[in-house]
Amino acid sequence: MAQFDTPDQLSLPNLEEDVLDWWQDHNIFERSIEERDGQPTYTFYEGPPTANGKPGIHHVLARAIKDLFCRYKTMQGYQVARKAGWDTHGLPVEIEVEEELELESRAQVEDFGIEKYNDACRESVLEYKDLWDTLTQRMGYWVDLDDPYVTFETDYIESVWWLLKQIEEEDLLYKGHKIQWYSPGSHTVLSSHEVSLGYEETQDPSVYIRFPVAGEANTYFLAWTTTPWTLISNTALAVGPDLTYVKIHHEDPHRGPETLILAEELLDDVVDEEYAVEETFEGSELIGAEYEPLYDYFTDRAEPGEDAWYVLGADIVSTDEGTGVVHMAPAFGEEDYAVGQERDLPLFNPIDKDGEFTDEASLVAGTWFKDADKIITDDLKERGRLYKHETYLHNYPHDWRKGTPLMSYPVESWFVETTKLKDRMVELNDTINWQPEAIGEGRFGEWLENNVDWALSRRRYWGTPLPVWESDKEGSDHYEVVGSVDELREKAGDQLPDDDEEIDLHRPFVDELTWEGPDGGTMRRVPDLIDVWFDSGAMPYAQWHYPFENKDAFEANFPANFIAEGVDQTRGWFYSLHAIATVVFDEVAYENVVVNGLVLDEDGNKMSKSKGNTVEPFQVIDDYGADVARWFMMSNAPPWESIRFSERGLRDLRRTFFGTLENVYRFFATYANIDGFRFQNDRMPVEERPELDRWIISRLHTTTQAVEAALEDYDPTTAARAVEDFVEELSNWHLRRSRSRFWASKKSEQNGPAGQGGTVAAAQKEAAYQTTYECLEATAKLMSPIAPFFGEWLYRTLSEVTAGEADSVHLAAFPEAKEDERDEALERRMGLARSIASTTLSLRNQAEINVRQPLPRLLVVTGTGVPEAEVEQVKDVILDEVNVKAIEYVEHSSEVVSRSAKPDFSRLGPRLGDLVKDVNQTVRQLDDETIDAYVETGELTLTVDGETVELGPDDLIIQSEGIEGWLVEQEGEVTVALDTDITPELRAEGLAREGVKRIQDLRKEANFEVTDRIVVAYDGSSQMADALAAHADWIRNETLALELQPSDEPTGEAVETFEVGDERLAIGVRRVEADEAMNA
RNA sequence: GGGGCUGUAGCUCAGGUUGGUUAGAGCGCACGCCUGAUAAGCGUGAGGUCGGUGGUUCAAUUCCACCCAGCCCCA
Repeated sequence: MAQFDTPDQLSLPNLEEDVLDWWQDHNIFERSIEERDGQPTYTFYEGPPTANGKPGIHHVLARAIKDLFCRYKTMQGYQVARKAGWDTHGLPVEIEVEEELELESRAQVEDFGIEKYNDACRESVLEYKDLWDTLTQRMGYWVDLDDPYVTFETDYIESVWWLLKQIEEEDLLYKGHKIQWYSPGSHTVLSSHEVSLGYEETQDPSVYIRFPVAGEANTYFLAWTTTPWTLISNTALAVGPDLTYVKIHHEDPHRGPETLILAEELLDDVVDEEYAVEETFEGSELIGAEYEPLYDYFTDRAEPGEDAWYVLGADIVSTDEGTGVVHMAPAFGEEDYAVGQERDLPLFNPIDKDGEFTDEASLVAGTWFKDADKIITDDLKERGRLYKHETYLHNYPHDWRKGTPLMSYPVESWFVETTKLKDRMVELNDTINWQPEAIGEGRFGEWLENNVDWALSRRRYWGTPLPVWESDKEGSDHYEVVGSVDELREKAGDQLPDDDEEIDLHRPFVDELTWEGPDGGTMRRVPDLIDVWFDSGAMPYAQWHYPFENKDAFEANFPANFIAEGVDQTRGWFYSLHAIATVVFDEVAYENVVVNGLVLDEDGNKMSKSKGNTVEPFQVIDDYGADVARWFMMSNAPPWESIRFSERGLRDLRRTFFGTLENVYRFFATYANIDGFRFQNDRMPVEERPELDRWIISRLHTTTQAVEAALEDYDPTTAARAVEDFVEELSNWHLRRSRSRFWASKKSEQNGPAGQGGTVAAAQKEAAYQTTYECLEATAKLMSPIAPFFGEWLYRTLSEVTAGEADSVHLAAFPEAKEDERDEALERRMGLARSIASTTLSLRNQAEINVRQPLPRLLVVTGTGVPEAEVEQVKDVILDEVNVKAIEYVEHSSEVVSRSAKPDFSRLGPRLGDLVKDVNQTVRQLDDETIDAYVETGELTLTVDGETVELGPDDLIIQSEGIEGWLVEQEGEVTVALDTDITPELRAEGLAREGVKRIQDLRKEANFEVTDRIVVAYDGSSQMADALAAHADWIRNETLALELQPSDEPTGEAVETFEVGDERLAIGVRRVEADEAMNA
């Protein structure tokens, strides 16, 4: 006969390995997709990782989220295809390769050869692919690793090119300038990532400069800057149109009287001497004013006062620091450049690629730009233009390799004009369900609101080449965007290999393709690569090689129902997916997105290799199992908050949740095997089952409903916690309270009812098995999206014996919350029962009477929250739990109940105002009689502070506190009193229970099987002996004893003499062989 | 420097949208109970100026302002 497996303490890592093998052998993952053919699809997009680094524990977090929703939706009947992907381009790859090859500059890379360099990148990028695949499989992340999309493959690049072509056709692709951080030290533009590596605290000059107002003698605009080297290129001054400015007269210690113009608010910060305000006006009045250029190097290029060297109004001007008059050099600052573009200011750039001034600026010609600070400052001082010179400590970016300062510099770049579609992107974003909501509205929403055009160009080597060819004809601005390999073939003809398979769309091959332009020039590719984020944002289309292939697959899987990545992707993947989908398809790319936070170490610090506090994912899985890690990361805190990863947390979880569930199963299996339960009978109607069973079934459906609601809301934490609570209730209340039903032996069933915990009817027992089985099976399903291994093990271990519905839990249907098996009133009153029981146990504790000693009765104070009728229905459970014979009730308003009163502040506060404090004082001191009267009439008149206060019904809250002459305990609304009067009969019963406990101890000591029959001999002091004799039948039944005989000298396989209080008891137990038992 | 998130018991977290005078849970700890789940189970207890300061209010952990700390993103 099939038996439930009863393993020793489970090793979860081993169990998981077994499950993995079984999945593999039976193609469960494949089947979970194939068997859903024809069902509605649920689309998930895998954000591609870069496999040139090792996976960390945070990847387990992200992947646990992805996996769980895919598994959940599969169980709901959807078909969920999951294509893996690899992000293979970009700077991290190049940096790694440069380190390996010891290349330090662009020049060195180019000398080395782009082709060889890119070959090295191509190899490096999948260096750890196997490690990633291993982790993916071992942690139970189901994704199709055999057919991933790879961003460097020709098909993928072709789809990306197609997208760019669409953008061009919508007239949204253009060439412009982007201010980028340029490192003159290494002659290269740095990416934002590299820039952020190089911020250093730097001491820079802080200078205040006089700009002479044209046509007004001895009058100056006072401007401030921390980069004097940019003053050569000064093009304009900016003021805040709404700010208040003043014209002051003062006496300069060195130069004598003069007039200065600056923002009023900053006056006292800037001007140290005494001054007199001559005029006050708004910034807008200054707009258009002309001033004399500081240097005349560029005066031949622009007309002062018209093209340049005038005052303009700009919102960027603030009064946080400086003077409220901002020196503008559009060549050297992002904000300056933006304003310059708007106003059509000229660009004065006298610095060459090496960071040195050109001959254009004779004063500093040949000088390194930073070294020019001092020369220029000295020059201006000499010429009387320097008002004040201080130093300023701030963060300034440096070249992360060389340590030399960066300068921001306008670089030619190709853009997607996303600003044109900003409103549409915002609108579409509003339809996306963000978890947590705050990121969609906040970080992402604001980012969209402040959208700037997407600068695609990257001056790098390893990436998708920008498919733009420009005519090299002087003065021509003709360009062509190539949107497919065919188109390229059409244009470049036989420069391409005949075989499509041999085409590589990377540099340097594409750089060599040229053709004749319509204007007679030669079409040459621009040297740029595109931003790698465009690569990954193109995956909904490029993973299918859309539109060249797989149109159906694409259409069935766009947009995604669900994606999940880390919060760092806000401006990365989340944006690139959204922008491309909006621009090209006027759609969202994803409907639901779960954002996960960081994984911090135990102390809340960021994990980093240098700190040595990283957690090795394989180690965690080997030690605790993937399920424990997954469950921990889902249940401990919402995954979008930073999670503290602690081994202790894992250990606790293994012991509490998984350990408890394991124990419930083992208990169930032990007795089910003894009784041969295999769920062969029909399912018992729930309404025919005992109260306790109906309760846990109701809790199961409530839990199922809660789990489903939480998962539908993409909130795995609430779901996990609901399952945890259910398992706690299943174990610590349902199963514990059901134990007697399980161990009632078959034989004794025929003996009819005996004492407490004795025999029960067969139907009751069947109900216990069915109920526990159903709960375990449902738990296996409910937990399996998060803990796929344990869920599978539990499900299969159960269903192997009972021939369950599906081969695997992951092929089964997610449980359904059955409304008709829920009973809220029952759940409420069982809560009441637990509360009364725990309060009573607390009383026993105080009275120092152990639970084995039966007590005559307990008294429950009834009231609104504690209705007698409800308690009465759960009376048996309570009495059995606390070992008390009877329950009685006393009305909350009864005279024997003493009470206290407190004001209902929410009612009285608004009415009485300040007086409420004094009323509180008075009310809390009211005696029982006054409270009784109030309870009776609902009225009370107080005199407080000389004022008369009338109180009506509900103005006071009355609480029961005690019952005269009883031991009383209170817990919330529940008040319980315990009668501790032990009659001789109760005493005898208590002793009999003591006897049973000792016999059971001996059974155990002697290693008898749970089902073994025994013979007991005993010798006890008089009261003890009388008690055992009086309860002999019951004792025999409880201990499976065929005989229970007094003996002067008890013998057997286990013999011991016990002291029980004042009593003495010697016992011997002997096992009865099976045939002997049959005859008995 | 700008923006954001977080701050509640030793630890991990609820709660707080609607302010109400006794702020909860689990783990850990201590004590006890139970003993046919036993390297399990149950109960009780200790433990908190709800990050700080100020404001609004009869009343603030909750609302407002400022500050501090940790982290993230951006510059």
